[in-house]
Amino acid sequence: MKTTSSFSEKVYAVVRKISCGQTLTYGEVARLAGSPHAARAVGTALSKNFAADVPCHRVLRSDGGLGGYNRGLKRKIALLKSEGVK
DNA sequence: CATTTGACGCCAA
DNA sequence: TTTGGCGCCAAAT
Repeated sequence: MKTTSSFSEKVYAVVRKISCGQTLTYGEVARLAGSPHAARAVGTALSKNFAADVPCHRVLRSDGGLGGYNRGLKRKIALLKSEGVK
């Protein structure tokens, strides 16, 4: 159990629940995290996240864009492609 | 404590 | 349909 109530921790928990090949948008993650209007905060939190436990590469933009990745966009694209997500 | 920045999202023109 | 501007939240400086 975690006693951390930080918003970023909630975001990590949600993203960690994403199944292989499953992709969510920042807005969806924000909503699941408890703040439906904090899409921006989700990106801010993930940008500081370097935990491999959090498949942040499965979080895309509502526009269908990839957004960004703290390991390099190329890495994100490769991972999504490997999981069957285009 | 106040201000700026940032992996976003939606509405208007 | 595409581009621009405004609003949202959290973390960093």
